[in-house]
Amino acid sequence: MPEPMDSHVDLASLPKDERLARMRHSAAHVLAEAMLDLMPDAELGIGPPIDTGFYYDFRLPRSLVPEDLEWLENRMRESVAGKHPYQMESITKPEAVERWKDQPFKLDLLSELEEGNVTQCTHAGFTDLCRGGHVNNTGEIGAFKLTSIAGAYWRGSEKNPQLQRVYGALFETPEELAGYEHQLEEARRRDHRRIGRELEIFDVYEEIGPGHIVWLPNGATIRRELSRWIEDLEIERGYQHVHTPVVGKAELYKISGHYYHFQNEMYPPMERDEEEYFLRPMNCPHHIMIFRSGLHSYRELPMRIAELGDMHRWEKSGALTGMSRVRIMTLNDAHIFCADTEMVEQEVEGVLRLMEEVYRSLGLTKYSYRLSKWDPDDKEKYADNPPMWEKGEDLLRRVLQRVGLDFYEAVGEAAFYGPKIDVEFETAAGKAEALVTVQVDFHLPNQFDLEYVGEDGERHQPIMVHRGIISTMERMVALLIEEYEGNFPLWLAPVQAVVIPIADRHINYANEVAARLRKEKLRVNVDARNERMNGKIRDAQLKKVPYMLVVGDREAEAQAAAVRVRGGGDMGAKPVEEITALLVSQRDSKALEPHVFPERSA
RNA sequence: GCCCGGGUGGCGCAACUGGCAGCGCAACCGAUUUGUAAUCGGUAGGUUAGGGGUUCGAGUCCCCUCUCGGGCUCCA
Repeated sequence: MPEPMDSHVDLASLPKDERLARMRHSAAHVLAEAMLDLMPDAELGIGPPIDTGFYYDFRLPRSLVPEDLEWLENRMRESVAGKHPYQMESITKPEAVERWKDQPFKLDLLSELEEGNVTQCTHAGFTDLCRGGHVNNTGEIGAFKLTSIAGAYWRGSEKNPQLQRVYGALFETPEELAGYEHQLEEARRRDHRRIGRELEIFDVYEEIGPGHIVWLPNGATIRRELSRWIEDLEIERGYQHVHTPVVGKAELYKISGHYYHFQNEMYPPMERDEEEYFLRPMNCPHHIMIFRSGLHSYRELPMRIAELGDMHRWEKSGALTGMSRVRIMTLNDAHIFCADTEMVEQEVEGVLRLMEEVYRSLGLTKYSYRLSKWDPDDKEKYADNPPMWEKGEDLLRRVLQRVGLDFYEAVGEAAFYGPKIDVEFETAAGKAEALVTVQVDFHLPNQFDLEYVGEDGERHQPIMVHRGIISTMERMVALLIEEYEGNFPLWLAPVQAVVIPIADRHINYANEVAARLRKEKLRVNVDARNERMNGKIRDAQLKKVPYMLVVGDREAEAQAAAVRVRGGGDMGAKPVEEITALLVSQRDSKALEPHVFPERSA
């Protein structure tokens, strides 16, 4: 039964989300109206609301240029000023097919609709095929701004034609729109690519190649601390760390299946002595070889094989982004060989608990768990083995519930060999990025004919769990840079303190203070440059060094240093012993200090 | 990979319609010896990402390549 076609909507009575969605969707109509004015031959795609506004996809006779956005925006404002009402009407499907015969994408949409009536919406003489959900007239669409032009495939598939997408930001009030723009600016300020350069954490060189990042000394220090920490945590929990080569023969990947399913994401093969070698795209096959090299008893299980393993993936050039999307990366990887599903549940539980502990230590809070399931309709990507998938998915769901974690489920997100739990973190730009996965795998043990001897003396096939905790070093450090805004907690800070002599005659004492701190393995520099104290403080502040230790005549006399905390003021002189003890305790407790989260400290 | 937009000393930027490549910071040298976010003066540094073309003349216009950014697709 069709909705009343011209009912007035009381916007104020709607929940804000609903109201915004209506405004944004209505604005997309106005954009399409403007576009038809600019290019009457434009073919219309779709124009939905999104989190921060709206977009509309078009196939156009020519490429849009930035000046077009300005023109379109002005044209939209005219329509807004006209306060044109939105009017819905219901027509039969055959009528619709006739009405939209010149709009191939609309016909494509119609072809998927059930028989019966469809609705369309008209304002200011512009009609769009539409399910509904508008404001009353164009005067009510709120504060908006066209933001960018992008390419987008029709219905999200690379196989379909690419359309031109125009994005707009839209909020209820100009103040909220300004707030959003301010937020974008804030995100740019936190961007790991910007801070990574300023703090000399990483770099890329054209001669080394895109996606091949170089960890500079500061970045290498952060990475070393993280690596040691996570390895220790894993060793405490019964993981055995190994080192395996980054190359494998084609044979290995033929067995694993990567040769057939994954080759376009691998670096091309290297040929020598009539053999094909590959840079490995993942570590699992190497770890499996270790397990397979001997006959194992059920008493040895679970066997947890771990490695900070280097992997190589030929990511599409357009996908590369700073440190967070690279071609060569180091994964905090482990493969746990389990006797049965019961053991898998226990192990996955242990993994989830370790994750919670690690993220708490790092101060990370903006993440969520996703149960990633297969898509029974995608026969190309997934083995057609419904019982295997269901078994794995049920198991992961049970563990998530038992550990008491919030999670959501997503179809078609599984790996080709098994379902997984993904942990998605929110980046500075507000996007969800999967950093970590836990996967249950019945497939590879089968491919490699893995077995162990059970309590009954018979041979059984183990089940594998693939898991990461802190993701790739690259992605985790990118995330931490953005989270902390470069203000690393003391234990991770590349330089933990800088000693600042007030005049040249204090340099000897400054070196003495530094030496005393270094005895405790603290990372300390002395700023002996011929600069004023103020300038040195400013530089240390900009380099986000946690502690500045100013030394002059008074301090040298008292065997002390005047302590200044990053982001804070002068805390007065303290004995060097006291300062050492403070820093050591802060470091060893991995305290989120000083001022790791600037916005959370007044 | 695809669509759009960029690439100018180490970094951030400037150079109107084609007409002498400039500024700030950093670096280096000198002076200064400083008490909690920038001391003063000087010097050096660029084949304007690379290649080709148009032109009397190209950072600027055209073509190709590389690379970066925003999207799409993909993904840790």
